[in-house]
Amino acid sequence: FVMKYNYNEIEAKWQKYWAENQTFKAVNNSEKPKFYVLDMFPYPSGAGLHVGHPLGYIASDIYARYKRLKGFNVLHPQGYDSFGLPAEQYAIQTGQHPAITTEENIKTYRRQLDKIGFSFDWSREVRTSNPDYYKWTQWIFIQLYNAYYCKDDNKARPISELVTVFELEGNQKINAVCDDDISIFDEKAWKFFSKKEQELILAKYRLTYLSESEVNWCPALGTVLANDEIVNGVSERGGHPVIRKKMMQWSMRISAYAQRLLDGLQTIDWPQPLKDSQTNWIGRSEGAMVEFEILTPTLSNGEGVNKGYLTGDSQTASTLLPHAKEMRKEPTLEEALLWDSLRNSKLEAKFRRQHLIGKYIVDFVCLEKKLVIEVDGEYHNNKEQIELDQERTLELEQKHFFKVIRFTNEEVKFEISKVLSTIKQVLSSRNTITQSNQETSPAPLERVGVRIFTTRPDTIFGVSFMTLAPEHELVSAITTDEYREKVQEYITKTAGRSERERMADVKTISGQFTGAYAIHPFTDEKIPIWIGDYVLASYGTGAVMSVPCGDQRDYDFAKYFDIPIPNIFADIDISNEAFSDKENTIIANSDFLNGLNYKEATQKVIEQLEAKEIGNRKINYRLRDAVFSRQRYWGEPFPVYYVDELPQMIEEKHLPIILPEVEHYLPTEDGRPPLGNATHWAWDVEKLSVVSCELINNTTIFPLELNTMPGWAGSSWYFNRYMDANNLTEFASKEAMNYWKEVDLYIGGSEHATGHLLYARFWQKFLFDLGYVPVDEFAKKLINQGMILGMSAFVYRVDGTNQFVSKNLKDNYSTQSIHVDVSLVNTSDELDIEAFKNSREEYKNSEFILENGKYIVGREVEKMSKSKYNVVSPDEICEQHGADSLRLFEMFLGPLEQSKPWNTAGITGVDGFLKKLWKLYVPNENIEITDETPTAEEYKTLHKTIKKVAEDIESFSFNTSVSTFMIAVNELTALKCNKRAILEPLLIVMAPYAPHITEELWSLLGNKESISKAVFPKFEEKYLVESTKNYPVSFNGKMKFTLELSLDLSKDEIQQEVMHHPKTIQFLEGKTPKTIIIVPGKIVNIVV
RNA sequence: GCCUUGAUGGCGGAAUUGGUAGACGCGCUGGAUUCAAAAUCCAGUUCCUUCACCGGAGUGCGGGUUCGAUUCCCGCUCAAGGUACCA
Repeated sequence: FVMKYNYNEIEAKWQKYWAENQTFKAVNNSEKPKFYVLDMFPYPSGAGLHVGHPLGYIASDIYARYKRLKGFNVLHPQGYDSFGLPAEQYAIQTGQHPAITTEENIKTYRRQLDKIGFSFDWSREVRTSNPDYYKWTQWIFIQLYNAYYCKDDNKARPISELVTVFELEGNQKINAVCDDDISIFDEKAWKFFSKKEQELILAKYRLTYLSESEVNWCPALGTVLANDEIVNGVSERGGHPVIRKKMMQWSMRISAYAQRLLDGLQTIDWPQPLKDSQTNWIGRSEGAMVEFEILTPTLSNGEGVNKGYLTGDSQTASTLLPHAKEMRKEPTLEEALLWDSLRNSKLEAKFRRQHLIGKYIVDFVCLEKKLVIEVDGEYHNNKEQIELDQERTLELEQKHFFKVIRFTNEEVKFEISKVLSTIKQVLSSRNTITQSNQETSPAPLERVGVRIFTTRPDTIFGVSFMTLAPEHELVSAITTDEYREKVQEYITKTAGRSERERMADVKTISGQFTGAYAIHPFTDEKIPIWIGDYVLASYGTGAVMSVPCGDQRDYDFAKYFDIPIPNIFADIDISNEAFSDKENTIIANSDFLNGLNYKEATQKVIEQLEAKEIGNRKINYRLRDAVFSRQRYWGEPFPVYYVDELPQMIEEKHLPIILPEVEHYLPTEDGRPPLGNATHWAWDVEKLSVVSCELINNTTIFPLELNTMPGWAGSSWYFNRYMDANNLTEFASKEAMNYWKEVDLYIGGSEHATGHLLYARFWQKFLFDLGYVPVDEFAKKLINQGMILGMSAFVYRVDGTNQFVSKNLKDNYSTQSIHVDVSLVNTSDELDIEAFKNSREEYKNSEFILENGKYIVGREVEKMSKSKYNVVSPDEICEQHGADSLRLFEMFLGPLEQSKPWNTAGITGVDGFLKKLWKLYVPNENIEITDETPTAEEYKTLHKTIKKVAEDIESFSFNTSVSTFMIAVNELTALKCNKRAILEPLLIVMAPYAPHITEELWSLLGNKESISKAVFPKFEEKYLVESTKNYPVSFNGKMKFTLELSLDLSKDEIQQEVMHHPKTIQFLEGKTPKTIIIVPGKIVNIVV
C-alpha cells in the first residue's frame, strides 16, 4: 500500500463526501456571526466554462472557506441567470425549446463547477427561468406598478395614497416624481375625468409605466435589434435595413432614484472605478433652467400668438396656422354670434378663437381655464364625423387636459343665453391654471419661450445666440418663412444620419439660422436662434444658450458661422479658444455680475432669474428611465392584461403567469413580439386563468401582454432569494432577511457597472422603501475580478502558397497570420505538425519551413474566445493537473482585480508545490508524524505563514498567499519537519486554497471530521520575535553591505559598531560623515 | 476630450506606514541522476563592464521634496477600461 498523491482520486473522493454530507449547507439562524459571500451567477451558455470564468468563484470560495474556519456561519450560494438571448437564438435556428437547451447547459455548468471543488450551498440554487423564481420577479413588477415616488419623504409610496389625495385636493400640492407633461388639476377636475383619464394620469406617476418608445426593427430578420447589433444603419448580421419603430413599452422610473443611487455610493465599499462609472452614468449636473422668450416674426401679425399663446403641435403648426387665420377672417354665422356674445357678456375669462391646440384648430378656447368650446356645423349627424369629433375630444382632454364642451349651430342661434350660462357654469367649476407643477417648467404652459438648461448661468451675459436640436418641438413653429426651406433641408439632412453617425462625426460643424430671435432676459437684446446637431434632443431640454466665449463647441460654432463672440471674462484672451475654467473665472461686462467669481455669480444670477420668474436652480441627471420591455420569447412574461388598451395587473395570488408555449420563436409576421404566436395567451377574469386567445371578447377575456422582461429583471433581486430560496409564500421570509440582511462580499465582473449593478441597487432601494427588505444597499463590499486573457497562437502562411513558415523566419516572406488552435501547440511554442495537418482538410497538404527542425508559432495575448482558438477549459486542467492546482494557479497568476494572460506552461510551478507538500507529510510510503515539540524555527515558519495568509485573504491578495505557502513548505522540507503541532495547523491555513489535498492529509493525520469544520490557527507574535537584525548599511542612501547586530543595542551602540566596521572605513575613504541616520531595527544610512 | 486604473528582469508578478528593489513561480543556462528520455535534485539567472573580484546603472520619461523615493509632490509619454458634441 503506497500512499501516492493521486489528485484525481482524492478530489473525486472529497467532492463526493462534501455533497453527501451537505458540508456547506448554511442555516438561517446560528450562534455564529453571519457572513454572505456571493458570486455573480452565470448565464449558462452552450460553450461551457473556460478558465477565465472560475477566477472570481475561486477567490470567493477561498474567502467563504476562510470565514467558516474563522467561526462564521457562511452563506455561499450559486445559481443561474437562465433567461437570455443565446438560448432563444438557438431555438430560432433549430426549433429546440430554450428550456431544454438551457437545462442541458446548466448540467454542463454544474459538472464543470463541481470539478473545481467549490463550497457552494446548492440547496439554495436559483434559476431565473424557473416559474417558482420568476413568480416573484413578476410580483416585484406589480409592486413597482403600484407605487410612486414621493419627493417629500424621498421614498416610494403606494399609489393608492396618491389617489386619495387626488380625490381630496387634486395634484396641486403633490411633490412627486412624474412625467414632464403633467398638468395641474383639482379634486373637481379629478372627479370629472373618466376612469381612463384617471388611469392615464396615474401612469405618469407610477414607478413602472407604459410609454411609446422607439426600437430598432429589422423587417428582413423579423426581430428587434440592440444598438450594437446595428452597423451603419443596417443589421450587423446580414446587412439588412433597420427602421426605427415606435412601440408601447414598459419603462422603469429609475430616474426617481438618481440622487439616492448617487448618495448610496458613499456608503458602500465598491471599487472606485466602478463607483465612478455609476456616477458618470447618473450624470448629475447642477445649474439652472432658464426660459428665453421668443420673438416670432411670422406669427406676430396674427392675433394672440405674438407673445406666447402658442399651444399648437410643432409638427403641424406651420401648416395649420395660415388656415386658422383664414377661418378667423371668415367665421360662420354661429361662430361670429358666439364670439360677440362671449366678448360682451361679463365673463371673467379671456377667449381666443380658431386657436391651435395640438394638431387641432379649436373654435373657442379659454387658456386660463383650459376650456374648449366647439360649435358644430350641420354635418354633425354624419356618423363618421361624430367619431372624428369623439377622437378629437378625447385627445384634447387626455393629452392637453382641456375640458371640451360642444354646442350645435341651432343652440347657438336660438338659445344663446342658455349656452352662455352653461359656459359660465363650467368656467366657475374650473380652477385657474397658471403654473405647471414640476420644476422643469416654471413658466406658464401657454407662454412661448424656449427653456434651456445650463451649468453656467453665470455666463448668461455672454450669450450671443441660441441653438436648438433639429428635432426640437418649437423649430417649425418659430422658423420664419424666409428660412423655412433651408431649415427643412437641414432637418432632413440630419435626420438621415443616425445618432451614432452624428456622435462619431464631431468635427464637422453644421447648423442653420431659423430667422427667429429670443430676447435676452436681462439686456432685452435680440438673440438669433439657430438649429444645430451638436445639440442633442435627448439631453436637458434639447436647447442651449450658446456662450461662445465660455464653451468650446459654442465657440467653434460661432467662429464657423461668423456670430459675434462677446468676452465676459476679465483679463482673459479668447481670440483662439473658449475659456471654461470655472475656478479662475471672474465675470466682466455682465451688469450686476461684474467682478464676481463663478460661485458668486451663479448664486446671484439664479436669485435674479427666480425673482423674475423665468428660471430656477436645477439639478439635471443624465440617467434616463430604463425600457423594460423586450420583444423576445425567452424571458419573464408580464403579469399584465389589457382592458380597453389600459394595462391591468393580475392579482398576486394568481402568480406565476407561466411563459406560454409557442410554435415559432420569431416575432409574428405583422411585427408583434414572439408571444403573439401563442395560442393560449389571454386572461379570463372570471376563471382567473390563462385561456385560449380565440376566446378574447374584451368583456371577460382580455389579451395578455406580449412583451417579456429584460435580462436584468431576474438578476436585480436574486441575492435576496438565496436567503430563503425555497420559500413558496414570500420572496424570502422576514426572519431570513433580517438574519442575512445583505451580501457581505460580492465578486463579479466590472462589465456590469452600469447595468445589473445599477438596476439591482434601484430595486433594492425600492423594496426597502416599501419595507420588504431590511437594508437599502444589497452589497456592502464588491470586488471586480480581472479578465483572464487567452494566449493565441499563430501560424504564418506564405502568400499564395500552402507553405507555412516558422515564426522567426517569417520576415523573409510575405505572409498572412492565421489563428491556430492552442491545443496543437506545446509549452515551448512548437506546433504539432501532424495534428495541425489533420485539423482541417485545407491544411492536409501543407508544407512547413522549419527553424532548427521545429515549427515555432507566434503568440499574442487576446480575449479568450472560440473564434480565436485560444480557449482553455478548466476540465482539461482538472484532468491533467487537478482542481487544487487549477485553484492555486489561477490565484497565483496575479492580483485578482487585474486582467492577465493565461499560460498553461506556468502551472508546473504549483504542481511541483503540491507534490512537495504531499512529500512533506508522506515522505516515503506512509504518513510520518510525531507529537514532539517543534523547534523555534519551525514555529516561526508556521506563524509567519498564519499571519501573512490571514492578512492576504482579508486584503484579497490571494496571489501572495500562494508564494507564502511555497516558502513555508520549502522551509519545513529543509527542516525535515514532521511535527503534528506544525503540520496540522498548516493544513488548515492552506485548506481554503487547496481544499482536496488538505482534506486528504487531514484525514490521514487521523482527523474524523472535514477540515472545513476546523478552526483557523491563532497567530502568536511571540514566535516571530527576533533578537538580532541584519542591518543594511547605506552610504548616501545606497546599500553597500549588511551587518548583523543585536536588537538590544541603543542608537549610540549601533553607531559605534558600524563606524568601527572595516567596510565602513573602506567606504569612507578617510572622510568624516556629515550625518549618520540610524533607525533601530530598520536601517543605517551614512551621509558623506 | 473627460474620468479611472496602470507602466518594475525574457515572462507572470513581489516589496503592508518612505528604509536591503526584483520575493515566489515560469522560462533560460550549467550540473547531478539515467543507456536515453521524462520526472526529480543542486547551482546560477536585472542590465553594463569584468575570466572573476571590484565597480557602475537601474522600477515608463523629466523635475522636485527627503539622510533615504517603486512608494510622496509637479509636469509629460504610453497602454488598458469606462464615457461622451451632456450644454
